[in-house]
Parts: sequence; structure tokens; C-alpha cells
Amino acid sequence: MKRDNATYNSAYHDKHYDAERKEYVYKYPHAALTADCVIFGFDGKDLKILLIERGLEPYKGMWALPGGFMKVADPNGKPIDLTIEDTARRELKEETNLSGVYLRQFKVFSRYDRDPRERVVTVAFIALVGPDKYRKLQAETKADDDASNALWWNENALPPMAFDHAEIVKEAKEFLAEQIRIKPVAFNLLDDTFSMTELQNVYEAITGQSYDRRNFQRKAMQTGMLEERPAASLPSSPLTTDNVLFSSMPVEKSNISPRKRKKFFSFRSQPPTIDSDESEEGSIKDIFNY
Amino acid sequence: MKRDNATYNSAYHDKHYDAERKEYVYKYPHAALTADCVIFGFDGKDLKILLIERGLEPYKGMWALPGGFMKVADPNGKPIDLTIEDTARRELKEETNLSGVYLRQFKVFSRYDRDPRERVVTVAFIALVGPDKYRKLQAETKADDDASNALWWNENALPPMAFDHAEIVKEAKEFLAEQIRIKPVAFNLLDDTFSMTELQNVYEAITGQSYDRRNFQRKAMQTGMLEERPAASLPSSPLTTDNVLFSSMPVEKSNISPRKRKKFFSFRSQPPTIDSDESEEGSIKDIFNY
DNA sequence: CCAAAAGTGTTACCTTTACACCCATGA
DNA sequence: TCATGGGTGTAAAGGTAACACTTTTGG
Repeated sequence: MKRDNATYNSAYHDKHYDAERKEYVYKYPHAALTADCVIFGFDGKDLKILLIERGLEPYKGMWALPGGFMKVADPNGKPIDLTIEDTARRELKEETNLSGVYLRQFKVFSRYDRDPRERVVTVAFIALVGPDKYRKLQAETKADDDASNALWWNENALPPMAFDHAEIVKEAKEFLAEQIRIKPVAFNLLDDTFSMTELQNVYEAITGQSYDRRNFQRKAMQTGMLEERPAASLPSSPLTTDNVLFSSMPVEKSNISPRKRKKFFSFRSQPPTIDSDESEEGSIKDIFNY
Repeated sequence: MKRDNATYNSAYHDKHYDAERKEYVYKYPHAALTADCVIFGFDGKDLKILLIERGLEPYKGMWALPGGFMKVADPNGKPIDLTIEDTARRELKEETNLSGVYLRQFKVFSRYDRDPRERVVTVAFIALVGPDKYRKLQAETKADDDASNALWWNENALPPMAFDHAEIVKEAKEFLAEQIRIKPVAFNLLDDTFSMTELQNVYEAITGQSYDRRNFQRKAMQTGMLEERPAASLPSSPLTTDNVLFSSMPVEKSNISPRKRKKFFSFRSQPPTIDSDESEEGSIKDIFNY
């Protein structure tokens, strides 16, 4: 059992900044670090993934995930204190103008030959975008007609992709399918206010299963995480779009409607918690799942 | 919407190997990449975590997770094709002499100041070790009496740790607790043959809950993942240890024992699959869990 | 011999599933 | 008016939780 990495460990950090030539010199080679985002968008019915057309070699003209390098120092060599999450957030903003969206790292991809230029290790993220922002982004990229190089693709009909991005997308979908079973992440694919059908569509799109409408609704309400939104409090969305199948923010008809109307809900992050005491013994419902 | 990272992207890869000075020169600074392992060991009753006492600054004398740098090229500058997983596996072997154990990355830690020497980003892994290897390792480190710097710690009584390793361990425990609910990872904390009590102890240690013995057993068998191991086929373990509370490999008393005896099981990775047809409609049992 | 572990089954309760009809809305 | 979406309840089946006594094992 040799536990002595002394030489390697100490020497590894031999490095300096050559201020004159503006270069960084290391005793040992370093891989480059990037953040790549698999952005899932929900239009009310289907799941989409946002891809960007590459304008540069390698893989010029192919589609790729938004992403970029983690910056460790500014042009003067001064260190920058941004994490890999910050990097992902920055790329989202720069490449797609998205901000305030759910963002979560899920896996590191480090195959030796995944980038032909140099050794590049990437931290892959998923981002989740609701119908509002989905349509807003779609409208923006459409307006940007000369070089509209960002596009929402149906998650089941993706184009050939650069680097190992097809593999990253595949794993992102698996990760999302796993997460939605055990955590309330679906709400990040919805607007503040949404219909039960939209919620169900999210689940069906991600899991690939279909559910009984009534049972789904009952189960969803039983979680205590949903709050029925009074019709009067529906925010009116001035946004007009072209081909919207499921409007999540219906225009209110001067809020008089004595008849039945579609119900809307919002997500209540913490359940009413009227629970009384905690028992010592836990449920074994989930044991050996999957 | 500015999607043009052209300059940055192309310039980022300016780099070369100065063969004469044996140095690596980059136009942009690169972070160092490491793999750190949270090794969970199960002694038949409790969960332990393996830590290593640092022999070098920084944090000399403190306890830390086994881990090390991803090597990107050999001393002659020739590229090495090892992934971050390979790096974790290598460190496990070098620092603890463990091999063939369950290993899985779970999160990247990239805080700016997590290493005082240079910018270091780490990919954190969990490793799972069953009682056999647990005891073997404990014996080895005990024999190594002059500088035994590797130790199993009770997961609930850990010493102060170097770097941000306390945070990494905390998240590793959360990750493991999440995983065990949805995937059959518990078997990686057990030997090939184990008792039902051991299996239950794993679940109780990780989830922090207690279960009814009979219900647990029935549920476990219903999964179809367990195979009862005939007493005759019990492998005899020549390993002798000092203070073993739950021997997972009982010494056979010349395999004659007309009376009842403790049952043992092994993990059957794929259930008998005598299932007939798949229905279109899926279960909604798991919706909104957590 | 004693203490602690481990084998075993049944019942009540709760959750899940399957299923049909009517009304509202918009084309 | 016709097609589609969406609101609503009940009963049967299946799964979970609670529970006690006896035998075995090891000290």
C-alpha cells in the first residue's frame, strides 16, 4: 500500500503567470474545464431541447449544446472566483439570454478524445424552462433572422451533434426522468400558473408513460404541493405568440363567467405541514425501487 | 443576444509544450482537476468512512478524503487517455489498495478558494465497500503500524477535515441516501453472501429509519432480486479478524446441522423476469415523491 | 441457562387502479 | 352542432403496516 504521493502532489502546483508574454506556465499539463447545458423547454405539450449551430471549427455547422469555458483569471492574470455553476449560468445568459432558470449539474464527461483541440473535461448541466420563457426565446431567435443559430428541437428528433453532445443529451434525459420521479422538479418546466393537463403532459413527456387523468389529478393534489389559483388572480399575459397549442396563461374575459371554467394551479414549495408527530419507524415503500 | 464567443473560443486553445523546460504553456489559465473519493465501508452493523491523514501541507496532520490529480500527460508530454473515473480508480488502488469496488461520481466542487495552492476543481465520487474488504483493509492499516495514516471513521463521528471535504462527505451521504431509495446499490456494501439482518442494517444506517423486520424481509424477497443461498454452498472464509460483530461468512460447522440455521442470501442482478406483457399505462406511485 | 437474534403469518387499513358521464368551449 | 377538453366519484384489488410467539445461537 503506497500512500505517498508527496513528490507528485507538491510538484503539481509548480506554476506561474508570465506577465510579459501573458501566458500561464505549468509544470504539469492541465485539462480545460467547460460547462455544457442541456436546456429542456416545455411548450405546454412537448419537451424540447435547445441547440446552437456552431459557427467555428471543429464541427462547424453542426449543432451543439450551449456551453463554454470556465474562466479562472481575467486578462491581467487576476483570479476570478466563479464556480462551474456560475460558468453555466453565464453561458446560458450569453448564448440564450436565459436567466433565473433551474440549473443543476448532473455528470462530468472526461473522455480523452472528446475535443480534438485539447484535453477538455466538461461538467454537464440540465436547465429547465417553462412555456413563457420557451416562447419568448423562440420569438427572439426567430426575429434574429440573419444568423438565427439557436433552435428548439423536439427531444425525440435531434440533429447530429458536435463532440460527444449526443451522449450528454441521452444521459441528461435519463437524469431528468430519474429526478422527476423523486423530486418536484416538474414545476421548473412550467410557469407560475399552470393547468393540471400541462403538469400531466410534463410527466408523460419525461417518463414516456401515460396516466389516467383523474388518478393523476387526485394524486397530485394529495401531495399538498399544489395550490388552486383563484381565477381572479390569474396574471394576464400580454405576450402574443403564433402557434401556441396550450396557452398556460389564458386571457381573462373580463373575469365574469358564471359557468365552469378551467382550473389553474401554482406550486407551493412547502406543504401545509399540519402533520403532527414523527414516528420512529419509516416507510419501506421505496425499498429496492428501480 | 450575443452568441459570438469566437475570439475566446479559438484563442482559448493556444497552448504548447515547452519540451526543453518541460513545461506546459497556456494562453489562458487552467484549473487543476482532481478526483476525491468518499469511501463508505460496512462492517455488518454500521457505516464507516475511510479517511487519510495528510502528511503534507496544506492541512498537514488533518484528515482528508483519498484523491488525486487527473494526469493528462506522462513525463515526456505524451497524452494519457485516462478519464476522471480512471483517476478515482487509480487513487483508490494507490491510497487504499482497494479495487473492484463500486465507484460513482456524484458532484463537482469548484469553489474558488477550496485549495490554497492553486485553483483546483474536484469531481467527487462515492465508493462502496462490503464487510470482507472492510475488514481486510482495517487489518492492513493496523499492521502498517509505524505510519498508519488510513482509518475507518464512524460516519457520525468524523474528525475535522481538510479543504472542503466535510461538505463533500455531507453531500455524499445525502446522495447515497437518495440512491438507495431508488436503486439496488445496497448490495455493493455487502459481500456476495449476506444475511437479511445485514441488508436491513445497511438500509437503516443509510436512511436513518428503522423497519419492521418481517415487513422488510417480505418486501425484500418480493423484489425478486434476492436469491436464497443454500447452506451447503456457503463459501468458507479463512479470514480471521478480531472484533467482528456480525460475521457475514459464518464458519461452517462441518455442514451438518439438522436444526434450523440462519439463512443467507445473494444478489440476483436481473429478476426472474417471468413478466408477461407491458401495459401502456404506467404507475403513478412515485409522482411528487420526496 | 439465559439473553439476544432470527424464523414465521394474519389482519386491518390505506393506496392504487380502473372506469363513465356530463358540461364547457371553440371551431 | 360536433369534437375535444376537462370536471368529478366509486368500487375492487393490491400493497403496506402493525403485531407475538417460538426456536436457535452463542456466551
